Amino acid sequence: MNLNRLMALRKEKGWSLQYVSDQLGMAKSTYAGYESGYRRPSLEAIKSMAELFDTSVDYILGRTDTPFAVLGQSDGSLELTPFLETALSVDGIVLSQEELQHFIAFIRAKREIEQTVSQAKNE
Amino acid sequence: MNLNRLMALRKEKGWSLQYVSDQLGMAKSTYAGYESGYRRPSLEAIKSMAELFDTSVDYILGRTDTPFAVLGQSDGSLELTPFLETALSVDGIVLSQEELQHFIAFIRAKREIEQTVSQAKNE
DNA sequence: CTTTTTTGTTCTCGTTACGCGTACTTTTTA
DNA sequence: TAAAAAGTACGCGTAACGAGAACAAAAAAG
Repeated sequence: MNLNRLMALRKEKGWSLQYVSDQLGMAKSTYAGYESGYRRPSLEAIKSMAELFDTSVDYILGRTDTPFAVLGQSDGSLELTPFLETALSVDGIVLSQEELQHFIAFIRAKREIEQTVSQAKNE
Repeated sequence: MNLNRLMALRKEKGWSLQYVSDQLGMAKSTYAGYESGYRRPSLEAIKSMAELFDTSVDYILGRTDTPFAVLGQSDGSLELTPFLETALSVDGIVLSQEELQHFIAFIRAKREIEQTVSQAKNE
C-alpha cells in the first residue's frame, strides 16, 4: 500500500515539500519519505494530512475514490421513498426499485415492532 | 488521539478480542493494545479493521461521527459508502446507524444469494 | 458447587522502522 | 551565471511496535 495520492494532492495545491512539512510540523525529509513510499506516516500524521489537504484519510489510503461528499436536499438529508428519483447504490451496483421497496418495507416493519415492544413495556 | 470506537464496534458485533485478532491476523495482545490505547496500529492494520468492522478509517479515528456516506457519483447516482456527512430517512425519520448497517448488510446478502442461485443454474 | 474453558489485561524482550539531520542533485528565479 | 529553492537519498539513534507469556476475571460445562 503506497500513498500515491499524497503527491497529487500536494501538486494540485501547488505546494512544495518544504511548505507542507512546515504546515505539518515535521522535517521535509520525513514528509518526502511518505510521498516516496520510503516511510509510512503515523495515524496522527495522516490525520493532519487529511486536514491540510481537505480530504479524508480513506481517500489518502485509497479506500475510496471520492474525495468529497455531495449533500442531497436543502436540509442536508436525503429522503428515501418508493418513488425516489435519484439512484442509490451499494458496492457500486445501483439498487433496483424492488430492492428499495423491500428495504423500506423492512424498516417500517422493524419500527412498528419496536414501537409495539416499547408500548408493552410501559403497561 | 485514542481509538475509543474500536471497542464499541467490536462489542456491537459481539466479537471477542481473540476472534478479532484472528481475523486481522495479529496477536490478541496486539489488538488489545489498540483498544486500550497502549499501542497504535499501523496504517495497514487500521485499514484491515475498517474493513472488518465495515466502516471507515475516518470513523475509527474520530474524524467523522457517522460511519456511512452518501456520495455523488459521476453518473449522477448516489453511492452509500462507509464515511459520512449526510443522512438518509424513511417516512421522514432519519435512519439510525444500525438501520443503515442492516440495510447494507441486507442488500449484500440478497445479492450474494442471487449470485449463488444463478451460478447453480448455469451448471 | 467445582472444574474447565474462554476472555481480557499487562508485562518484558527483541527488533523494526520512524523521524531527523545532513549532504547532494536538480530545478527555478533573478 | 549565480543564488536560492525544491526535491532526493542515506545513516544514525531511539521510540515504540508486535509477539509471547503469565495472570486474573468471567463464562461455560460438568
